Amino acid sequence: MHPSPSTCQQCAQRFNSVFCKAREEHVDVINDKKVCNIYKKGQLLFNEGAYPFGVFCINDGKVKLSHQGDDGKEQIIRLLKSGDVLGYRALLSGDKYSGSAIALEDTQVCFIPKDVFVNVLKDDAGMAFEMMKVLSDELHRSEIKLTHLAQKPIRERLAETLLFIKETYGFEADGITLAVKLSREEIANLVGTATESTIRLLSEFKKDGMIELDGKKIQILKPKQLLATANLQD
Amino acid sequence: MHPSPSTCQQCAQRFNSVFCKAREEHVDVINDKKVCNIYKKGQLLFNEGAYPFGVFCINDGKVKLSHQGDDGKEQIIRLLKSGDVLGYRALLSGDKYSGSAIALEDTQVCFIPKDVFVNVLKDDAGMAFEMMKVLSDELHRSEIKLTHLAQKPIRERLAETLLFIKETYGFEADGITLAVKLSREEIANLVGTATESTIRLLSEFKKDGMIELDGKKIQILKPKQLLATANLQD
DNA sequence: TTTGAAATATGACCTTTGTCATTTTTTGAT
DNA sequence: ATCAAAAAATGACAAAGGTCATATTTCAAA
Repeated sequence: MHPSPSTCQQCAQRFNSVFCKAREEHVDVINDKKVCNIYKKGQLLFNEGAYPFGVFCINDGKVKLSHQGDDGKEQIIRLLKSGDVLGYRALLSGDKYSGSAIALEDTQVCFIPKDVFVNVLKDDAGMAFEMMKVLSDELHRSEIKLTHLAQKPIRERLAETLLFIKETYGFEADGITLAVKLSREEIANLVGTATESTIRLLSEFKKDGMIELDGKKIQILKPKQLLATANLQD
Repeated sequence: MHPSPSTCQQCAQRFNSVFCKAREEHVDVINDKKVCNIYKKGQLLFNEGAYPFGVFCINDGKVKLSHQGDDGKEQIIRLLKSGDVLGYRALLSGDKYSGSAIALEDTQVCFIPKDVFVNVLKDDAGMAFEMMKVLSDELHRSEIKLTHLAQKPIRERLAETLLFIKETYGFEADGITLAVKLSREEIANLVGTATESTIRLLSEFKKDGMIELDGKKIQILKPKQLLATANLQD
């Protein structure tokens, strides 16, 4: 993990986030009021059911956002990376958190208090539009995933999920190993299926030579074949 | 259908929509530039793949918003009613429409050109927040639906869908008949299942005395039992 | 009113996927 | 390095749900 940035002004993620369009004066205000923290792997940033009192801005690390299904089964809703903001949905709806956020690895996070965030949004139309764009993009992703969940077999959805993980976190230095470690159960909870089905299909993908498995490390050997397996139109 | 309102200022839906917080001057601008139209049942408001040049505001009527799955199967994403705004997702993302909007009955719709809508959003923080709230609420609904789609059996999802239709469109004057006519196929595309499964389960619900079926009319006889069948935690 | 197409309904069957049991492997703590 | 616990892997089986074929009904146009 990189060293903590001294200020928001110099933050490596600044122009890579919802704050990219924020005016300088507003970045100064946020910098004054933010609080930075490191969350260890597995630690909770916030818990389903709690009320938000601000938003989280990921400086460096990886976080999963998941819902608890009615029978207690986890459904992973989003994967967050450096530059992503977290916790805005509940805050803007005036709701409790509908999901829990957990660090997937040691992660450096800045917390911006609710009133600071809201006031900047109120004063800064550029940032408000950026926020609306983030929300719209999320909504889009969610609706596409919903359609695929309703209509596509698990094999296609697993292939799609592996590609999605690649899009989100990219590869290690070797250029083929997914740069995140997820358990089979977590992958299953991302795909929306049973853990055993995920394990079986990953083995098949391996047998087909599309991927290589080494513990939690997953290597994408044939991205094109994987894309074909995902059977995506768009 | 009620008569067309002469102005946005007097529109019955004004305080029931995203414009509820808009300042008077902005409502005047919108009123000046809006164009109203009636869409007959089955008519397309916009089509997947096209670029948006404004947003639609439903004055009176009902509209479905659906995605085309990769194999051409429809997935209904949202049901819209009077007061709802439509087409903002693609506009705010700067995307093409990712879904098609079709009138479920003769529907009166006002069209607000893109630049007018965007300028009002830019000038009016109250409305911008309201827009963010609408987006956040939609995102919430979509993520919950995603979780249910991944984890709940069709029987529960169908019950939930019937209750959702009730929440959205309410009942006819008799207080028990759902105030919208949807084909079995449309209900299936809302639930995310095969038409035959939907037909079978509706028959079961009828046999169990929870609902009554008369062509496309559906009566909710035992709402509590239906709620129990939906097995919702929250 | 007739009539043909579309929608609804129903049965038979099969595929997909989930569940449970068991073994093997990995991992982290001592 | 060892050991216990967790995770992964695999097989057998069951259940859910989809598909296909075929009535039956509804509905709108002639």
